[in-house]
Amino acid sequence: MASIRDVARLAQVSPATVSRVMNGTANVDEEKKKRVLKAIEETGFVPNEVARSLFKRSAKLIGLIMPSIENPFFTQLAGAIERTADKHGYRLVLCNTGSVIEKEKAAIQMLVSMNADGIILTSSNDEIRNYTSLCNIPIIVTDRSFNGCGNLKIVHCDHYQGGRMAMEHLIRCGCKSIVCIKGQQEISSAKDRYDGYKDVCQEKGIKEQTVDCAYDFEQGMKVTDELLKKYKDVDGIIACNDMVAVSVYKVLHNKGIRVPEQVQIIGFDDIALAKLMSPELTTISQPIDEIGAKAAELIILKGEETQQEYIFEAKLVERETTRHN
Amino acid sequence: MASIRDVARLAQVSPATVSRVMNGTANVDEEKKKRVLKAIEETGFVPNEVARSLFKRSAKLIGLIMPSIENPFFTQLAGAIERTADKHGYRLVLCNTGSVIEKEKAAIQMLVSMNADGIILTSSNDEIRNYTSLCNIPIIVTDRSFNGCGNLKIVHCDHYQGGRMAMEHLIRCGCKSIVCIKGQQEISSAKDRYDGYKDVCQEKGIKEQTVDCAYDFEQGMKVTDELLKKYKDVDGIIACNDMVAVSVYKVLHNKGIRVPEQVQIIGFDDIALAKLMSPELTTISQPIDEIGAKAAELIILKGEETQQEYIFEAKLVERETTRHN
DNA sequence: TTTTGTCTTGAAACCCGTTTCAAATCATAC
DNA sequence: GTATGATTTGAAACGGGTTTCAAGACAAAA
Repeated sequence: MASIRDVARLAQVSPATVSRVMNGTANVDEEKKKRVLKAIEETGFVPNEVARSLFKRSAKLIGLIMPSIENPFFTQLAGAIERTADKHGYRLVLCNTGSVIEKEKAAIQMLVSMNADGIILTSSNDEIRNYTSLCNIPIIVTDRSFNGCGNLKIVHCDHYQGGRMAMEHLIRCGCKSIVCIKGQQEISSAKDRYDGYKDVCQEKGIKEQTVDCAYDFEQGMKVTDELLKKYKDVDGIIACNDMVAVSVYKVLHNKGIRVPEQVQIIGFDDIALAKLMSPELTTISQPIDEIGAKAAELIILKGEETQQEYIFEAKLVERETTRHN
Repeated sequence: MASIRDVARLAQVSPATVSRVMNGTANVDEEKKKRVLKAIEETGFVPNEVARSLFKRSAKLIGLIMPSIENPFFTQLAGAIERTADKHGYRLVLCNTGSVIEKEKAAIQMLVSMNADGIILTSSNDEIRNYTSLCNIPIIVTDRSFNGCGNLKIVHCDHYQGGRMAMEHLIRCGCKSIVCIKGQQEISSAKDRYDGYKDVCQEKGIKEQTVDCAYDFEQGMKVTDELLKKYKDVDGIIACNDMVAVSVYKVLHNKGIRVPEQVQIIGFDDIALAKLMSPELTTISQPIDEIGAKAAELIILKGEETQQEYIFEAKLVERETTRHN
């Protein structure tokens, strides 16, 4: 690997001049510039990013901390972030934590020590606020609501409104007995969605019918079984997210219950899977691309944006698991 | 951010001694050790990985270059790699290329300049061999077969055998008119799978029935439409991968063709989606976790393993889109 | 011709953890 | 008490790109 000093020697200039040619940080005599360019060409010199990063205190790196990359929602979010990052010459460092708090903390420290320029994190961990003091780089929390503070900022979608929309849609579609599968209430998005559902119930004088569930496929199947026993006349199901909605469909399908004729289903998130399955899933869509892009931009653009919270609108996407009217 | 020199000053020792205490690279007087530990505690010192990496010429980083993280197969592969990497204290740097060769090359250069310890890449690009000379770190190619050479190694599964198994299974399940949806033949896995199918046809004196398709959902739907027109008596479909199998199912489902009663389907890969959909997809499973783990280990363990190619076995997973006998 | 100003350039310091090397310390052996 | 060996320790160099600072070069103004 050729170093800048090798190039300098070959071009008969100083390393400083080579640096200036590469970065265009100062005027360099045309003649010397040519020599440097030629020397770079000949040696195949590629500047060492580590050395650069050590001095600049920026590695052009964004840390991505999430429970698991294999959760389709996070995958899509990661994809959106990657596209935005790449556009600006930034790279992503992946850290899966399985929601283990210690791993989260360790990941943050590691990323700071790598001179990462910022961290995007999805966590339900209330301790997050303390992380802010732990480091001097921006931390963006996505998909969870919090009160922003310091260099901790929040980007997410309006889950409460989404919860209302889901409920209102099923009512519009003629459901008489709607059951809401609540997600874990420690996760703010799950809580907000449920709150939306609940408020619509109150406003319309509908009795709440709920069952608890994790954001997870296996759980979803088990809970659907229980749900069917508990609410025998159910004709509409609000799943806490698309993954659970898919498992709800599977159970209904296995039992020969027709969707949407006998039971209608609505999910949350609009992950790619929602369009893939047959029937296609009606769902409340989160603008995942916009959320990811905004989160990345908050780090990359380093603007003095004082706004601490960015909320995007949820959107109803009607497909085949609810009845058109 | 406290530096090692701050700690040294506070503990009244030299930076070298602090380094030795941290890394256990040499004996240090107990008394001084205590002082150092105390100073680290007090300052909240975390060693700067960038400086360490600059000297060590290793950043404990694995570069992951793939067309898109959003392709479920790659997502799962990335997950498997991440788990193995994390176990050994390595991080993953994500580079999506959209299969653009220039981006691939740029990503490799970037990763080398970041002092990455190795690169795992999924590419159909025949030029790869030249990359070997481009850098002195191991490059592991997964899911594509090649002839390994130098520090370029190959980890993949036996797609040819998988292709045979798919065909043989549909025959066993009683299909009389089997159509193979061929993937792009420039991609070695697609070619190998097709070759397996083809050879079984020849051995059994069956006439080949094929149609061409990319590894992609949209294409899959279009191609299935054509397939149904071209082969009106089709009763078994081998899809080039699970994603295409899902789209095949969707088209059949929309047309009211029952699966597996009228047409049986078999896919490839056994991505998570295969178990999620209803009916569950029969498929040829790749041991994604093992492939990912092996690829990561080849980089992390730095063994002088001379083996250039690692081939894993494919496995038939019978589910609901083929008929049990 | 001298002065003032502008531009180009390279030496050296910088970022910070690691390692080498030689000096210093201590203990054991003669 | 001196010689020999073993151990601990810190100063300094190292990795490699960037930036500062002051010197040198050159042009324009006086």
